Amino acid sequence: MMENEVDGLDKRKAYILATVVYEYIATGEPVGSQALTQKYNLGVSSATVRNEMADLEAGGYLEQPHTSAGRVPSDAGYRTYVDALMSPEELGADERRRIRDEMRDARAQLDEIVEQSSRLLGRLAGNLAFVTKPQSDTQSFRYVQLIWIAERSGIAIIVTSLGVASQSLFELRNDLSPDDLTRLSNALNATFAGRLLRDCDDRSLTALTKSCGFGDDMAAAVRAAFIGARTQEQPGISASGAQHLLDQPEFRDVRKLRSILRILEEQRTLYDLVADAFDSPTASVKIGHELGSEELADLSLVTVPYRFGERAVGMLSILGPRRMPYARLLALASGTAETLSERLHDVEVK
Amino acid sequence: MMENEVDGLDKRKAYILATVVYEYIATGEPVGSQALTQKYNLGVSSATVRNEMADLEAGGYLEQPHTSAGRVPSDAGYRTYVDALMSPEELGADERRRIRDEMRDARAQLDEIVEQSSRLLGRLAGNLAFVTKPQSDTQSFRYVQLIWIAERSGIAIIVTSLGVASQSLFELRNDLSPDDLTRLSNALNATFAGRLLRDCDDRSLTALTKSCGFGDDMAAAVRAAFIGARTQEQPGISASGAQHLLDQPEFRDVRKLRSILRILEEQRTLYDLVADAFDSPTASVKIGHELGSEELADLSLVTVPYRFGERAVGMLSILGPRRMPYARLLALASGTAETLSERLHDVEVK
DNA sequence: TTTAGCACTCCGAGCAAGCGAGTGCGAAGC
DNA sequence: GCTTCGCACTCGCTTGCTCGGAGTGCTAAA
Repeated sequence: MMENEVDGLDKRKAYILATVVYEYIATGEPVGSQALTQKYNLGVSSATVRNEMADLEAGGYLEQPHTSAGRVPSDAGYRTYVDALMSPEELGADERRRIRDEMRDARAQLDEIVEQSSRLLGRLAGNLAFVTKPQSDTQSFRYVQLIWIAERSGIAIIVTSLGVASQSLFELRNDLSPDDLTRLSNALNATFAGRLLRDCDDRSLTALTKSCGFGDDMAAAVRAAFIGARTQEQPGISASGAQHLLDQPEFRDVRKLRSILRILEEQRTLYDLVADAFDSPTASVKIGHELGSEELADLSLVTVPYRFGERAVGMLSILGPRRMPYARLLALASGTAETLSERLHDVEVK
Repeated sequence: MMENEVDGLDKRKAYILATVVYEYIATGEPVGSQALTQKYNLGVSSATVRNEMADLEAGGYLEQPHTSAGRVPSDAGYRTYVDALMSPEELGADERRRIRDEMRDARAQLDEIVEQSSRLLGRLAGNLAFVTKPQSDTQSFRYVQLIWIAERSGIAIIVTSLGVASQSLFELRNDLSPDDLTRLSNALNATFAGRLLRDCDDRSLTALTKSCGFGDDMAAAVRAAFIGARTQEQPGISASGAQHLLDQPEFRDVRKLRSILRILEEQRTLYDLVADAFDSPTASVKIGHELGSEELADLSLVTVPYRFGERAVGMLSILGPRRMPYARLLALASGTAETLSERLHDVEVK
């Protein structure tokens, strides 16, 4: 848990910082030097701890709510703790099994599986959890079926690797037969099946449609269908566990709660929070002001990607008070992500 | 606003009750006899009002939080107010227009329209609003397309009148050709198109499939596809506006809030709240204990159906403190329901 | 450099007093 | 006979106060 020098802190300072953060996470009370020496065997007296704490405060790792109160970690303090001081946690075998069992309850439908994982994670983590649905443009195209409704109208149905059927109605200028549509469907399937949805670009779609002898209107309909499948520009988000936030003493203040509820409903904002974590292949933690909003300044966010095959397609996140058990939540999120990734194969259209 | 006798109350008692409820809804403070006579021109003195209030309390219409506090309406008081005393409200032309305009922002996709209407209603009503998605079994069946994937597997896609495509994968015991599937699709469409989904019963589906020369496995796949479309046994619910509840003084107490957030996440409970309103063709109001749960005892629920064609297919609801402006919220819910009903035609598969 | 001792600060719980709003009731008034 | 006035009483809420506890920082000694 400790090297000789961490982030410019000597061994003892680092240990004291770790202990303060640990204790504060556990109790939620500002931690004072005496309490610390009594509860943990630090090998030095409270006066020494006091001096060290004063240094840590000067270095920006700790803060004092007011004179004559104990110390509380600052963003930087948490950051150092998360990056260098805490001991990572692993889930036990029985916990893994429990997660797997509960995930099995969901039917093999994409939405249900995602929702189930957000519910599960929210409950296990005792915090607000949310899960982005798989990004549609990272999915691959499986089938399109153009269905004849009337001489000049039809429905296009697109099936992707995760079975998400998107549908769009279209109207044409010229009469067509059901056979025409079948022919075009087959041609599209032959050419594009297996490609990533984002690689089914407008130009190739148009070219293929025309080469089958259809006009601009049909080409536009085909493009629209693919755009509809691809352009759910920001994936849906399933959130769960907001009620747990009420248990946290930091939410006595109702205004904070309101910010959170508002954000929950604006999926846009919620999505922005995790959006940049998309680029990182591993877990990421954002602490306090790192979330980029004063409203969220005393919250932290743990984000873990889940995969479909090799590709990261979505994110599981936990939003909670800065004072959250980071190691534990990272373990829970990773465990859930893993199980979610596995279950995605149950809905895969092969 | 007033007959001579209302619910066993003489004219003056009824008027005083109405005024108390009105004032309490406006201020949230227990209302006393003096305050009432000062603010409203009752034509009698506070002492008389006091006597009347004592009677109303004895009759169960009012309650006293404690001696030396003003009166507060009881469930029965609100009930009488809603049923007989309040003057119904209508939306102004400009408000209607605003609602219509905002609903236009949503794309012509069922889910988006429903979500938009819950967002809109939540914002306008300043309370938690939720909207059930159209019950699938009241929708009519439009098209089924069985898509060939491999010799022994395929996808069945069902399109209903509101365009909700449900899809299900199937596996068969015997090889089939794409043409076989098209033939069966056409047969199913010819027979069932236009029927209510709930009238596409297992027996007729099986019979038709077999009469086309397919085996038990194919019949089972067809049944499963229709069941999947029909059996979303409890429709999804889109909720919005929880943060407004925080503005209400009655939610200072955090426990109440927790109950609500919990209920919000358990769609089951939320659905149960409006389920019996489904039978009523008009607006319904549930007050306090009428919601059937101690947790919700100081809330009220306004529910209004929306239609697709002639048929009521879903509900818009507003959940808020018992102390809610009933007439206004009923008007808002009705107005939104109307606009939602109109917009449903934009997604209709004709 | 660490520790012991000490004066000082500040928060928050607990208590008492005073205020204000409201009630109920008996007696007087229309 | 209903309505009103006057009055004593109740009760919760706010304000101000005290006091204890926890914690700090500083100084001097080990």
